[in-house]
Amino acid sequence: MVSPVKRLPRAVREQQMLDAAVRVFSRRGFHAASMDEIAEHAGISKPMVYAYLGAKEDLFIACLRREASRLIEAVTGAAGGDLPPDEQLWRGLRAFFGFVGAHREGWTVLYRQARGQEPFSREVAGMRARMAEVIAVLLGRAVAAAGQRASESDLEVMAYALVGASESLADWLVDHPTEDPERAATRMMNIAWLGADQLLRGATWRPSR
Amino acid sequence: MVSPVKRLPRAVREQQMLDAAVRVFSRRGFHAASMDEIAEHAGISKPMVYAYLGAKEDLFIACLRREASRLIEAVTGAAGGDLPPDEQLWRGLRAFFGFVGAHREGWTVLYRQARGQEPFSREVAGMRARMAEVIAVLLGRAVAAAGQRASESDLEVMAYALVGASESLADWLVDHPTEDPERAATRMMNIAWLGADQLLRGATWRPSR
DNA sequence: GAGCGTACCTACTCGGGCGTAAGGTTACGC
DNA sequence: GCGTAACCTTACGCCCGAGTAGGTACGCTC
Repeated sequence: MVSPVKRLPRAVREQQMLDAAVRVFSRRGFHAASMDEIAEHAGISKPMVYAYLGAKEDLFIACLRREASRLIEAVTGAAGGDLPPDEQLWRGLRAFFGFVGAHREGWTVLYRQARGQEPFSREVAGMRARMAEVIAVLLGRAVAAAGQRASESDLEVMAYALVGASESLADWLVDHPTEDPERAATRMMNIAWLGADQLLRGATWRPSR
Repeated sequence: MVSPVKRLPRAVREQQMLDAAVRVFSRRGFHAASMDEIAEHAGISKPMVYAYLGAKEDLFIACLRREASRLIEAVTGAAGGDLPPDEQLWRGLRAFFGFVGAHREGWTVLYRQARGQEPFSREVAGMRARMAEVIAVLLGRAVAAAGQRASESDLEVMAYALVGASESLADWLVDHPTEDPERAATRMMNIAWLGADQLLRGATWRPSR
């Protein structure tokens, strides 16, 4: 007579738990979030969470992985095919900012959480490395198409700069709810591509003196 | 007979405590760091820490502020004067990467910690905003010098992208101890300035279709 | 309609670590 | 020399929240 509590198959409950966990973790942060609150949000009791998804750290990592794979899938899916490099980059950025815009508060916050916290930073570093690698390859193709050469490490550094700039703009986007994600992507593309294009042509800046 | 424990004036002890706190916080992270360990590292007992610097959060904020003000001072000091904008940016970047290089592990880790953790993220956001503002002004001067115009928000966005890219390269620098900070600054300058220069001339990228 | 496995619960234990109460001891002013 | 203020300590209270023990109810199969 209290709450009827529908019985549901495991797979469904796991997703509900993850949904709840993402919300609570992003609101409160990893440490301030309590397992009790997550369980309550999921409409379930705490031991179920432990039974299905393990300890608190495991749960957080599960959240991280689910959201990360969604993001990466969105980006690589959009940037696939064999279009010219700038078009690929553009589509990738659009997908990225679209994702962030759609999940404002959710994903970014989780991501920010994880970057500092020791058990998780390796996880995040891995994701970033994968993203950077994709971009580095893309830049490499652009260089080759322009008939130039560039060292591996130069490409890597540029890719990391691009990733960092995009993350930063993603934060900015979250803080400016009226801003259109598409527009943010365009802005990022302008900054990234005009600089990249110059570099790919062999231009370099040097101190004036 | 046990440990002689020199008595020291407050100002000195406070600095020792902050030194210890920065080390422990960056090693362990905010939550995993214990006040006992910090006190021990400082060669003092716990109640002294509370007496001088307050609760754990206060202590962390004190660390953050001290390190941040050192960084900002280094950057703005280096970029001062009325040199041409690219020269100013270059000097600022050099100071930034020099600082990070000299404090590998220390500052960056602390900074990463703080960005996610709720009570501190506002603090960090404020610092970033100050940095971005400085850069935005600088870019604005460059635009004006080129006889062009740019909206406030365009400049702001570019500044944030630049800050994000620099942060990202700073992380990369920390993970590559053999890399020279000066070189990292040059790389960043190339990426930033060539793109900026193009934008300032009124160039824009647009989708091919 | 008995049995069995899976979903689910209430109600605890237990440890870690923040913050403090209450009391010693050294230096410095006069 | 003696008070007093600042330095410094040991030793504890106490809360909070992760994780678990042990048991109940539901529904599916034959």
